Formats: sequence, C-alpha cells, structure tokens
Amino acid sequence: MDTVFMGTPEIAVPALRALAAATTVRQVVTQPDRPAGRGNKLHPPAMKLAAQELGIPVWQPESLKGAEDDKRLRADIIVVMAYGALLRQPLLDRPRLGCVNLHASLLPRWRGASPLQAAIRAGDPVTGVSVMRMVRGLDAGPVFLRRELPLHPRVTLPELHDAMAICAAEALTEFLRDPSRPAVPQDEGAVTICRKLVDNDGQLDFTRDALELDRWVRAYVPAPGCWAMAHYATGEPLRLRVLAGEARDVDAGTAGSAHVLADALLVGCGRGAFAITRLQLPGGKPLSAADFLRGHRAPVRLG
RNA sequence: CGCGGGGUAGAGCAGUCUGGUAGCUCGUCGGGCUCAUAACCCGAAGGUCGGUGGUUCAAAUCCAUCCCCCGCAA
Repeated sequence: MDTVFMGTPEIAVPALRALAAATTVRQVVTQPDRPAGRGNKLHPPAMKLAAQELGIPVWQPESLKGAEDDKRLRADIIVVMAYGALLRQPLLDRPRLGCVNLHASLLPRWRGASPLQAAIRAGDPVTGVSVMRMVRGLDAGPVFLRRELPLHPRVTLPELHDAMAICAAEALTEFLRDPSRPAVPQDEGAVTICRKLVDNDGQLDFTRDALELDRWVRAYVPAPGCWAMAHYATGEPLRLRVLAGEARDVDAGTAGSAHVLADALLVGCGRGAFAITRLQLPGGKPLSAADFLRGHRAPVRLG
C-alpha cells in the first residue's frame, strides 16, 4: 500500500515510523524550515529530519492551495498528524481510502490545538489517541478507533507528550491492520474545545484552588509556561517563571502571600497553598527554589 | 545583522556606573554545644572574576574581539 504522511513536530515522528514499517511511504509533507530561536536562524521541522533518516522524500510547500493534483500527493491513504495547516476538500477526497487524522485526545473531548495541556489541566484520569476520517471542520470526523492512555496523578506535559507520541504510533499500527473498518460519528453533544494557548494563559491566579494550580503548572510546562509577578517590599516587581510545584494542605494566609520554606516558596491560594519548587528569573537558568532563595531576596506577594 | 538579560569559590548571588586588599548566603572539611538535629557557636579550605588583546602606576571594573548560557519575538 502506498501512503503519504503529513506532520511537523516531534510528537508525530513515531507515527511516521509506524507508517513506514507497515506501508510504503512515498512522500512526507511537512512545514517549510522556519526562522526560530535566537538569531532567527532557519530550523528544519523534526519531521523533516526523521524522514531524511528513513530515506523518504520530503516536500515542504508554503501552501497546499492548488496542490490537490500534485503527483507527490498520490497515495492510497494520507495520514495526517499535527501538520500545521488545514486540508481542503479536494485533497480530502483524493486518496482511495481517504485522509486519516491522528488526534491526541479521546474525541469528541478536546477537539483543537492543545489537547495534551487541556487533559492535564482538567485533571482527566485518562486521555489517548483518536484515529479518524478527516472531514471539513475542526477534528470533527467520524472515529475509526481510540487508544487510551492513563494519566498519572503527577504527570507533566513533556512526559505525556512522549507517551502520546508512542500511543499514536500504536494506534496507527492497529488502524492499518484494517483500513476499511467502519467509522463512528462523534457525539456532538459531548464536544469540548481546547484552543491554541498563548503566553497570558500561563499567568497563575492564586485566588484559585491550589489543586488547580498544581495541574496548571504540570500542564503548561515548558510551553506556554506558567508565571507570576513577584512583588517585593521595595523595588521593581519581577516576572517569575514557575517550572514546578505542588499543592500543600497547609494554611498560608491570603491568596498570593508568599512564605519562605527550606525547599520551596509557599504561596497562599484561594483554597490551600501552592509550593513553588522550581522557577526561573528573567535571563536566568532554571533554579530549584532552595537555590533561588539563597541568592535572592524573598518576594512578599505573588500575583 | 530581529530585541534583550547573563558568565565572579561546589551552588545561588553582590561588587562593574564612580579602576585601588575578592565579598554575602548556602554547601564542604575540622572543632565545640546537645539526648538529638536540616538548630546554634568557633575555625579552615576553596576563585588565573568565561577566553584573548588593548588602555593604565594599577583592571572583576574602561575599550576591542571571540566563546558559552538564558528569555522574548517568530
């Protein structure tokens, strides 16, 4: 069977390997090299490097507009995961067995751009991968199969990311055993949406329950990252990046009031207290709270 | 040439503007106190101040250049 894989970031790489193991991948389509990082140098997407390693031709079109007839997209199935652009109807209609999307949630829960973060932040006990037929509309197609992935109580985004990448590869392998299987429409009444996250989504609100802060930090590290303004008795406030922490069942006063512990910066919350155990200052490296408190004065309030 | 922050003892920092004996907190080591301790007291070791060149009687500090780290924007 001839296939085409479309995807861009690291999380989709194992799925490409799974596809290459089960079919003949004629073409990998990924986003063009983009200026990124310090100095705005061009960086190739992770998928490009993986495809080159596998000896698969790479195509990086700026746009797929009018590319429906391109012979590089000739395939029995096109598999898409985190490609980074919408596919138009003529392309969706083209492959004999259709276009198949791998999505990192148990649809219809968490349609959209940040399903991993959404699952951790919501405290979902289980998430997973959905394999679906692509249709017009955001992650709205009928689902061929789901593969579950339990969420450990203290899981962080990078851990879930890596597990999800493997899970997606396994789900794709399972799907390829019978690509003609029936697909079940999603329950539109159960749809939840997670939009693309921006920097402001990471500003911690200490009037919330400490348990939510706990999930919030685990869900957003390292991107978009959680942060809070640190206010001092004197001087300018600083923006603190909060890299790790945990809810503690102690009384730490009003929401936002800060206290120095041996191993943490304890902040009062709307309910309970949140212990920041790892953080980063502007321009600095990540520090344990203990290291931070050694060389810096302690803030009196966060928020 | 996208914007900005930083490199000083094992760790985290101050000192740099205004050149003139290398400092703070913690850790480490030794000793003391204690039923005991991450507590407290006394003492010690540990740094070519990121590299190179320049200015100067004198450079962590001023100038030039290079290397490395971090954040933002994309």
